[in-house]
Amino acid sequence: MKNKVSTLSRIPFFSDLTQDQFGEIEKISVLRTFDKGEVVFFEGDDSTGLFVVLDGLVKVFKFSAEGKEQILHVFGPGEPVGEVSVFSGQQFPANAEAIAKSKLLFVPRAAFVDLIAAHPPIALNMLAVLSKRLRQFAVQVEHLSLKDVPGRLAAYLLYLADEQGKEDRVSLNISKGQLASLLGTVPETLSRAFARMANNKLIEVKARSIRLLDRVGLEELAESGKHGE
Amino acid sequence: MKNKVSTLSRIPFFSDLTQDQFGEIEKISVLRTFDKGEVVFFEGDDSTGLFVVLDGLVKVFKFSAEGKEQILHVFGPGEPVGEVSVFSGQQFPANAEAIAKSKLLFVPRAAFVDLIAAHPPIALNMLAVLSKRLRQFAVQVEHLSLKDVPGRLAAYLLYLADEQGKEDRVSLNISKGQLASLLGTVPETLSRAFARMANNKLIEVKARSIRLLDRVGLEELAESGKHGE
DNA sequence: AGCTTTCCTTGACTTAAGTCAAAAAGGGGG
DNA sequence: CCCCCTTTTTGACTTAAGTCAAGGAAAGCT
Repeated sequence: MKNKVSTLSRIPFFSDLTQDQFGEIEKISVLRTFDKGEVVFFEGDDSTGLFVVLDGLVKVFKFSAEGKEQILHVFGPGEPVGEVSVFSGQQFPANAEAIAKSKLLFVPRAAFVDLIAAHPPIALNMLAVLSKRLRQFAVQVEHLSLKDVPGRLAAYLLYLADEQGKEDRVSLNISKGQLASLLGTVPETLSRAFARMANNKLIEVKARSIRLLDRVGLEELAESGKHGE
Repeated sequence: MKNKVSTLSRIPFFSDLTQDQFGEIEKISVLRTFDKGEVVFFEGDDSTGLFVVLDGLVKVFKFSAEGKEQILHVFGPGEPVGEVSVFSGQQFPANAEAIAKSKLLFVPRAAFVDLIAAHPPIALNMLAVLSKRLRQFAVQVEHLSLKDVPGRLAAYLLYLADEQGKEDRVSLNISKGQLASLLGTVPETLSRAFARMANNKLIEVKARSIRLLDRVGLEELAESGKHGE
């Protein structure tokens, strides 16, 4: 892996490390690849370390007793996965699976803890990462509890537009079925929500590419709660 | 405040600090008291630091456009509140309000960050705290999405029993209305869930004191998803 | 290209849980 | 101990969103 270090330096989470520190991480970490559909870890597995996505996409999710899936988060390049069980408990609190062919860097637990203990800036970076994730969870709880499915979808599309820096065109990086699971619903309901929003001229859907026709309308939909004004 | 240090030493989060470090925290922190119903901070307020609950109860919550409330967490003695915006962003992501007369320790942001940067063990403690909270959020998302109200209630009662170390008797520390908001429902629905569980001889409710009559039945209810087996 | 599999959509039906409204408990303070 | 105020419960009704089932559209393989 000749350019693992240069890859590392592009990961925001490791961004302000010195050359030496990159070397340390490189020494203690292992590159692993996962095919689409391959499990990275199961809920309840003992955690031996964390992963950093170098390439690809990984979903973290829970199952209900009946087999319905709720995606907690989809992680892309540069994001750490499974770090929670490095710092508390030792079992993974959810399942993780690659949803595209992915390259992940595996960093063993003890070595990572040592690294953090020795380098306060890394600790602060990690605190920032966890804090950001807590914010995202707070939003997810808020949306599940206080917004209806169309509202959650509108909010997600606006979030994507922001994320992708596009004004009026976004492209989904996951299938609609997976999006349904991320938004806490089922494909049928999501499909109907898309259809209704298209009817109301809020959006135009072409497969995974969506044109936002009426930002204001979308914002209203996203703001409104379970029983729209 | 003569015994602030001794209070601090009983806070798990600060538990393995040295005497000197307690002194440092004491120097940089301020004691504040809040009456029941008083706001600690609003969502969107600029964060100037974090709070640690010494005494009382604080709820952290979001509002929907229509005014429905979703409680994200209820914090009791020993728990830090508002730490997320210390490490990422600078605005509070949710509202906080005392739901009982409370004593909170306010720790200014910059001083706390310095403290953490200087003392890796504190950083690791903080990482553990945030990780634990992430786990709790993951559970909350899972429950909101995958369990019905009776299931969420049963899971909560079992969690409380565990928390309180009692086998078959738990006492609610918040009102049923607040519990409804914590479980992502409304008082009417929660009340009906309690009534049905009592009818089915799973529990016996006397105001805020609840006797668990059938642990196995409760566990089944808590495990089952939105459409019981 | 053609075949197969997976993904997405649509229709008809069911139901958990919300709303509104009003009555019944419960809990301090005077 | 009684009154006021908040909390909780119950009843009747409505609806968002789930289920089941079937058809269509894409996507991947050889």
